[in-house]
Amino acid sequence: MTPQELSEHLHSCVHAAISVGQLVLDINDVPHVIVVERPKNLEHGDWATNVALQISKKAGLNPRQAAEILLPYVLDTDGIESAEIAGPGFINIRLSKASQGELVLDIVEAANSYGKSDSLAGKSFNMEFISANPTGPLHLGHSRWAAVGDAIARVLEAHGAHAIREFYINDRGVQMDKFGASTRAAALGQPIPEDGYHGAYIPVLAKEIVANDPQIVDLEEPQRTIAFREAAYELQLADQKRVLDLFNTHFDVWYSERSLHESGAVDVGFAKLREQGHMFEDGGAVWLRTTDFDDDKDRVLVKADGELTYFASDTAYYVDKRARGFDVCIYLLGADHHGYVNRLRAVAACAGDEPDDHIEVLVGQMVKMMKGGEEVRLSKRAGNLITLEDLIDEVGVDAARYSLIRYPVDSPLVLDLDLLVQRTSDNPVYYVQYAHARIASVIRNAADLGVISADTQSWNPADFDPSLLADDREGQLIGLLADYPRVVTSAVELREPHRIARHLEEIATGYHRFYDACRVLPQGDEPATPLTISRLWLCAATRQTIFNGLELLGVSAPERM
RNA sequence: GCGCUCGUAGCUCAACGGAUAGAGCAUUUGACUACGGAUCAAAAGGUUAGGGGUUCGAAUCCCUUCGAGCGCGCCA
Repeated sequence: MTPQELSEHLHSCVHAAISVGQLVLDINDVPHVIVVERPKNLEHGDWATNVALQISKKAGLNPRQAAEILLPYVLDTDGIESAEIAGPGFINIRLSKASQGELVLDIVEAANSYGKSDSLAGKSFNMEFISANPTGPLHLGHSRWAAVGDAIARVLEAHGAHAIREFYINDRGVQMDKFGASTRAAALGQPIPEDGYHGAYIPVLAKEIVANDPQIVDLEEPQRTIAFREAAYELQLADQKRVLDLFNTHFDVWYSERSLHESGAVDVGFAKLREQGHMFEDGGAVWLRTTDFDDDKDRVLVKADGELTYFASDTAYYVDKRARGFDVCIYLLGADHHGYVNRLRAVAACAGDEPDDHIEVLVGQMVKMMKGGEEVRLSKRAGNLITLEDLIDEVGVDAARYSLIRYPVDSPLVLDLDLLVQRTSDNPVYYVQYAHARIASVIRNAADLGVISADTQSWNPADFDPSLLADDREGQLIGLLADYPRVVTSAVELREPHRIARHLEEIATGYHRFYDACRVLPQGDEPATPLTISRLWLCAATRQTIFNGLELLGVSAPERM
């Protein structure tokens, strides 16, 4: 019995108690999904439910009384070995070995689809993240969303959603001109303008631009600066793409802000807003009345001099995304942009949408990097910036992605580079990957011994006897595997993939403990036994679950390390 | 000044309103002639920043004080 089946069964228990009048309760007051969780304290059983606590008030009972009424129904179930009331009114449930062990077969059979669902089938998400200026390398500040944004998209897809990863290129405006002027100055051996870009990458770019097109230096101004700007833009954007590919984050759409203007999307967006009646003129400028929807001030779309603001692009871009058919637009912003949350939601409202349904703005806090006990400062305009590529070079893609994903994004994060490079349990990615590689090794060895085939899909389920998996650690490991789909679901709903990473760490611990206490393969000349085979099934199910989880994080699951 | 986010073990961090607030690191102590020791077992470490409130139950929700980061442009 899976926890999902148990949850559904509990629902029917409540209904049964209502139908015979033991519980006086409106059916609508029964929670739609009854929570079934692993108790923190494993002595409490395999699963626990708080359903009695949840319905007691509506039923006019205290929680323990409600639990007393439900208990006989719970006990009278195939596969449930025991159940008892504990604490304020929890019902703790212990499954029979056979019932619990069925899950192992389910996982091996489900293979790559274990933990997936179609709960979001037919729903379409636009995930916009990073969206850096193409005026420099991606740095540490971008890296958190590069990892987490991609993981959220993977998790949405695992639940059947259509999720597009979109990078908005801020290729319009004065910062591009400063970028062009900076590379031109570097190429001509002139001092870089005070308000330009001073990173060490500028002279490198300048050299490459001139190498590609030696005549560029002979152009007249202002054509020369423009030519530098465009050449630098092209090179820098290509570099950002290259590094993100390296990082295993692949964008489906690279959307240029310029193209938004060239395609007429801005006009379309303005027409939409005008139609909704939230645009007005004041002081020669055109405004959007975002204060109608919780913004703290109205925003200018067109300046008095006729120039469009950045905000104008933002609004048009939102309208354009919705016109492209996305049900939900998710924005992943850095903490320095948290002031945008209300205005973006107001944009959606001004466009006639319901912000709670069509737009989600997630804010990620800063990442700090420590090395040798000191903070490594990063500044886009200074020479010593830590780039995403530096991070990859330093610790590798897997460790970098995993370390950025395993923490919720709403707290500032401090990473210690010295620890990240260590291949110890201090670095949880290796702990999880090691468990995977270790299992792969056991199954390889089993195949070498002729105990079983290396292809788990060809194993005969009839050889698996769950009642043999009687050790506590085996039961705990199975419970952790059973809980995995629920964890993925919560990661999807809350947009918090770190939950998966944390659960994989628990599974890895569960496996190492099992491995330490329960010998899998026969020793010496001993023959393989039914227990050997049953434990190999458990190994295979564990390997599959870890593999699936790591895939959702974009981290590799090595067979060997 | 206003707003947003945050404050949990020495450090880095968990905990969807649930049971005795948990991991890792660091510290101390154990376990290999066995399938990968990149492992396992154990000890110690807490007034969840302070104070009120809400309820069967609060680190979590509300109010307040203190502290930290960030943001408040007809810039992009």
